[in-house]
Amino acid sequence: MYVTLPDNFTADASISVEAPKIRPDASLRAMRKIADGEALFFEGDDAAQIYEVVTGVVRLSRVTRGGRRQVIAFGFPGDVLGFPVGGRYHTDCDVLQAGTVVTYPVRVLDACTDAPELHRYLVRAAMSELGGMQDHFMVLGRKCASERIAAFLSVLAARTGTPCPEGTRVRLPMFRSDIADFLGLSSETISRTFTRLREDGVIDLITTKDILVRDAAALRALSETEG
Amino acid sequence: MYVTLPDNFTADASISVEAPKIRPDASLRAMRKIADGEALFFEGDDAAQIYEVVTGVVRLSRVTRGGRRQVIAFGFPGDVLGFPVGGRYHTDCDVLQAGTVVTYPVRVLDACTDAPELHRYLVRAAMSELGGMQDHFMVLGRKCASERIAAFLSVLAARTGTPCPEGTRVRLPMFRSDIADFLGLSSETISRTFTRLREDGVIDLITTKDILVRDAAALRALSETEG
DNA sequence: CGTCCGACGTTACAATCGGTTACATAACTA
DNA sequence: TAGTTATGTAACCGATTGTAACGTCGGACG
Repeated sequence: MYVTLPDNFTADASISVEAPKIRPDASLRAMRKIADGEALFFEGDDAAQIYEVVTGVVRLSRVTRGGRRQVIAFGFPGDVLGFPVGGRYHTDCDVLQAGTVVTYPVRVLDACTDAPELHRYLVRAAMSELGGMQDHFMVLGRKCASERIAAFLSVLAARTGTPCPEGTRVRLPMFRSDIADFLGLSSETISRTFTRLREDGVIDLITTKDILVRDAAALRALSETEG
Repeated sequence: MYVTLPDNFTADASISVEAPKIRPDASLRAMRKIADGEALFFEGDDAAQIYEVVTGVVRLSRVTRGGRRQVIAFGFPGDVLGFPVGGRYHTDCDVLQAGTVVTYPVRVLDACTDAPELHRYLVRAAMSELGGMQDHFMVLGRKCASERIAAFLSVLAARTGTPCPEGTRVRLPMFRSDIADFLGLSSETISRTFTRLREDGVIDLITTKDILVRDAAALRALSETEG
């Protein structure tokens, strides 16, 4: 998932016009548990399978020789990941929160003869991915630190939050440094900004990995400070 | 094209293992001229066609309400663009340099019955796009201004430059502001850094839109200032 | 053919945001 | 519980931006 503003998550929508919402279920699907900290694959590995997160959370990331890291995306339930580029995975993939994934053999994406419906489903998911990444470009290229963080929390609250009397409770299954590397910031800036949002009454920090969004509207406004 | 470092342009490579390099040529292909400044489509338009640049250069971009702009990619010959997200285009597309494009009806991507070979080709191009975008995340999130610009010129030189005795001649069909909005910088920073690279003998500015890369190795080194 | 005009590009300087560093505190893990 | 890793806080500093003035290029039009 690209935790970005427009939040147009459309993996279940049609590529073009009509929208067959059924999730195709072929014999090619294989369920699998994933453990906390486990590496599902590494950048450069032969891409044998495409993954769909069912429960739990994973992290897609890349590291440069110099050690700088970019978190490419977080995989939440419903997200499809591990698309092959030139036959290989293009990122590392690690489990942040244990759960289960469904795997599809990569040939389903390659050819549409075996399982046409499943093939369509994966192509649709890839298109959705493209759109999400384009949104995230705007975040990385043209938003300041507070906007990025507000946008991140805003989308996370909308997609994974659980409503409660005081607002929306959101679980952050990743480290501060993961958020930082996802948003192109330092972990200190994440801390600073979280504190600031708490002081302003927008959020509450229940534990380090559980926050309460008190004022979702303010959060959304902060993510679009521009006119 | 995502003008990024690893330059693993794989639109013509296979999704997974085997690589059928033939460019499928179906009756569904339609050739069309594009004029300088023309808008091929806008964000939100119904996506009827997918485009492949044959000659010329186009620009994909998005604009926020507040007027901030992000250039998503530049489309050079060989690049496929206009992938639908939820049935709609997700960026604006304008012509920077007149040329020709091939258009494919979007249903070719939707279904694989009409033209399986062409369908495969477009899916492959989409996967390549995903990879390029992931590379670009690293540029936007974790590289400083000089690194971004050096990486940009480095890749452009490798992909579109023409060798000459003194180095590699590169045409920049876009404005400084386009480069800025692509790399998440200000146009002044582009100017300043170009000047600096000229002073250091790495490049020459022949005209504002034609540069000569004198020291490609230095340029590449500058794009990876870290290990 | 030359001049004018407007858009684009360059340069210099001051303001600022976010990174860096350093250290304190909190949360895991063994 | 001790040790280690992650997070929070604060002061400082540097890279990049924003602003503003100037330069330059190319097309329009007299």
